[in-house]
Amino acid sequence: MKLVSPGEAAANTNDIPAEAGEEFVRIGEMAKKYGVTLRTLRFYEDKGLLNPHRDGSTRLYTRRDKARLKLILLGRKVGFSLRDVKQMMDLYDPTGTNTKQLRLALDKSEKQLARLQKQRALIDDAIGELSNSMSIVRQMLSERTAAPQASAAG
Amino acid sequence: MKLVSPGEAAANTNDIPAEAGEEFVRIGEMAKKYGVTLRTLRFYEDKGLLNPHRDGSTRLYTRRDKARLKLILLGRKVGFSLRDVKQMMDLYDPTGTNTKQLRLALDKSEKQLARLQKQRALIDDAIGELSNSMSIVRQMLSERTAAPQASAAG
DNA sequence: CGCACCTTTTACGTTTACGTCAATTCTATA
DNA sequence: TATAGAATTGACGTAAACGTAAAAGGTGCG
Repeated sequence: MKLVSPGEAAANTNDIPAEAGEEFVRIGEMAKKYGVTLRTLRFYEDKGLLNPHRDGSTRLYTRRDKARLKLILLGRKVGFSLRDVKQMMDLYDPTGTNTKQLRLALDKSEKQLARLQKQRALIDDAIGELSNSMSIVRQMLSERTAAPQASAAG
Repeated sequence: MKLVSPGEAAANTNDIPAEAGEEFVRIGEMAKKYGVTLRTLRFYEDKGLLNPHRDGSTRLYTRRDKARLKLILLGRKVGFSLRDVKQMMDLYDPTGTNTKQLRLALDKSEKQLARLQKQRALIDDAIGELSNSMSIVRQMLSERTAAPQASAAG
């Protein structure tokens, strides 16, 4: 079975559904396109986040899978766990208004935003403490290099 | 053997060295005083970060241990791994100027500071993206409650 | 004496998101 | 056809910092 021969992913017709411009890509290409590893894509599938088609045992990703992956990556970026992402995605219903999904997403987002802000506060705090300690250490070091001792140490 | 009977840790003489005002406390009190669990103290010891005396099998912490614990907690707060903390502590030599220790600490601190700043940048970024997504979702929701249809993830 | 409470050691469990083989199969190409 | 390059499933490994039993020993007190 022939697909998009690796390296020339443009202007071709597959023997898969020729109905629409259904671009099928295999896992390698998918991984490169989104900067993830094969392992990651399989892992996401294992966790129910992706559901690529199959040609025998070979995974075939469509642009729906790409859209989903984009969402996953966005979710990861903003700090959601994959579980959260899955929960939100699982609520998607192509035939409805997805109000529930959106509400859940918003709810989770608010909480996540709070977490992020708290984290930032912690980090700022840590930066402060660390800077403090550093200046103290520098002070101690300068005292050492300026005082009595004729040191030869490193 | 009698120590500081739990609950009254003041004005007492132990049958341990009565030479100096060596305050020995057991693990429970130590844990309470610093807001950590017993498990944590044992874990730190197991990792070579603490080295309390022993009365038989019972751990006895002195104020040196307290000082070390404070450092550990500070290290943790600013984001050092316990391994880092140990590395720095291991260089401590009560008979020298500890220049090497201070240099190492400063070096590690600089790197850690950089990491923290990078993290903060990532978090700021995440906050931005998340806020963005949230306003989009809000928009979609308001459209749903007012108009026919639209579509989200898939 | 006996209970309650503190302490001990040992050691497996937890969490998250994959990494890293390993053994095998499929496919494309020279 | 031989060989290199993808892909597959399976399954153990990793990192960090403890959590959580389990089983048992010490101790002051009423």
